[in-house]
Amino acid sequence: MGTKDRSMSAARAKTQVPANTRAQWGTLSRSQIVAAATKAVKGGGYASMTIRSLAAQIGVSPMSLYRYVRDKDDLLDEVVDALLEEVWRPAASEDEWRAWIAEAADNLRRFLVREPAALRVYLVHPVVSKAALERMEAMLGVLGQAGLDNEAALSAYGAIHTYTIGFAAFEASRSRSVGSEPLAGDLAGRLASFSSPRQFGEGLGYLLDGISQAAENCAGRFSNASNASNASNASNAGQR
Amino acid sequence: MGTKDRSMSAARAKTQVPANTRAQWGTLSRSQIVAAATKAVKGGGYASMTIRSLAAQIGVSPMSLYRYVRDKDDLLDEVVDALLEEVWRPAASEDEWRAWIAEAADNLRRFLVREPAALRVYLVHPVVSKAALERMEAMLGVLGQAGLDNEAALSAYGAIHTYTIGFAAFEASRSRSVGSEPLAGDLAGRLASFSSPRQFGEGLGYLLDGISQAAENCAGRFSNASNASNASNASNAGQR
DNA sequence: CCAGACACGCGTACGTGTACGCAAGATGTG
DNA sequence: CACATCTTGCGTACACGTACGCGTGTCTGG
Repeated sequence: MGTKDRSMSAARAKTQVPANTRAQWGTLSRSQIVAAATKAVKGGGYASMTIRSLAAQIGVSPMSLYRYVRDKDDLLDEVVDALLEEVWRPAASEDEWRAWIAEAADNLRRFLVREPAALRVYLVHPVVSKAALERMEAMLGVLGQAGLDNEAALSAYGAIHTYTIGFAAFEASRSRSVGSEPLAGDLAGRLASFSSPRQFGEGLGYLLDGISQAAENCAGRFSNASNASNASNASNAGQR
Repeated sequence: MGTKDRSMSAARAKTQVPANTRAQWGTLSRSQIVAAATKAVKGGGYASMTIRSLAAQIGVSPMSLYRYVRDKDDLLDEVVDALLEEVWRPAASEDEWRAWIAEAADNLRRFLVREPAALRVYLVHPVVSKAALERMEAMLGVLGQAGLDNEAALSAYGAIHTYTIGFAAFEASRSRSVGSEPLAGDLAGRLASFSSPRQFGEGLGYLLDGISQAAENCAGRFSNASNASNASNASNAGQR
């Protein structure tokens, strides 16, 4: 999107002009809207990002946005893709598949919990944006290198993915509802333990243990290398 | 909730009287509202159950409901509890812990996918309704009987639970968005395979394999039975 | 029996996402 | 230049959940 003037009109309610002037021709573009939405989500957060406020921010009428955006979810998709792109990559080496996978899962989990808009997107439909696909391919690659054949890698990825999203949803929902109901006795504690980052690591550990076994079975008689773990490192899957 | 007359006024817009009459005193009660909402959700589905339509159905003004219900989510909680109560119990014997757990998880998954209202409730906050707690206790019991100590059972339950919800969310979201975007090539197939019931079983299998190992470690020197599946898992896998 | 307190049903109003279609600017064609 | 057509910004309007507070019905203490 070009370096247009912008000419300032934000909010458009408090201008000298009666404020009835419609915006210049060609002011809007999808990328500009996405950019504004991304900024709004980063500051302020998802809850405060309404179509109306976004339009006001840009200096345009709410309905104008719908020329470039199917609906709010469509807009969020793109925003979340931009945000995900910045955070999903693990720091671990791909050679240590278990650590790498655990970190990738944890990165996604933290992202989803931190950014409610992202969680919403992940819950409302499968995410097939650019960054999400890159991430999937990368994970499938690492899983393959761990000894899984294509089908098994797909299945393992699916399991890890849904577990991660499910956990993030649970964690977010819990943190959303602290202080609502008093919630008798040990129950509160139990719920809390379900949604700790530590518990995420443990559950993921179960999953990876099971996947390890599958990898061994896949490898079959081939003594496949790539087994940089399998012994004595099931612990500490990926906790912050 | 008594056997009051009801006197018919449903919709209240098309009565002989100018329709300005307010409803009788004491018509409303929480349980009646919940019952009406449950019926509305069973037929028609969640999407069509709006506060306004529900109120019309009962023959009362929308705002009247709020005397008995904090908000729509509060109402849904109770509705979903009633629905869950009917469907969560596995048919398998508790002695076969693996089959029992798998069936319990699958029952919940199917319920969540079939009933969007339930999925919503499970995603918006931790569910601590009566049926949900019963279910949790039952699962913890079976897990304990499988050889896990209290802490490990809790952790395993949490993992299974979040996996189940995550999977259901994914499956529902996918079925919700078929036909929207064309979605190039193998991607569609990949996504489809992620959300098949078969994939649910496989992922759960990974989880249960991991949990089995944990159970063995828990049992320690005790020779505990409980191993109804998996194979070929040598050493390793310290979790905790 | 009456006055005050309380319970209850509801009218009004707000902010939300967005369907529908109009009108004004841009662009093309004679 | 006149006119048709296409593009784009937007006004209006609707259904949604629900905050706020009013008026009416019921109950309770004097």
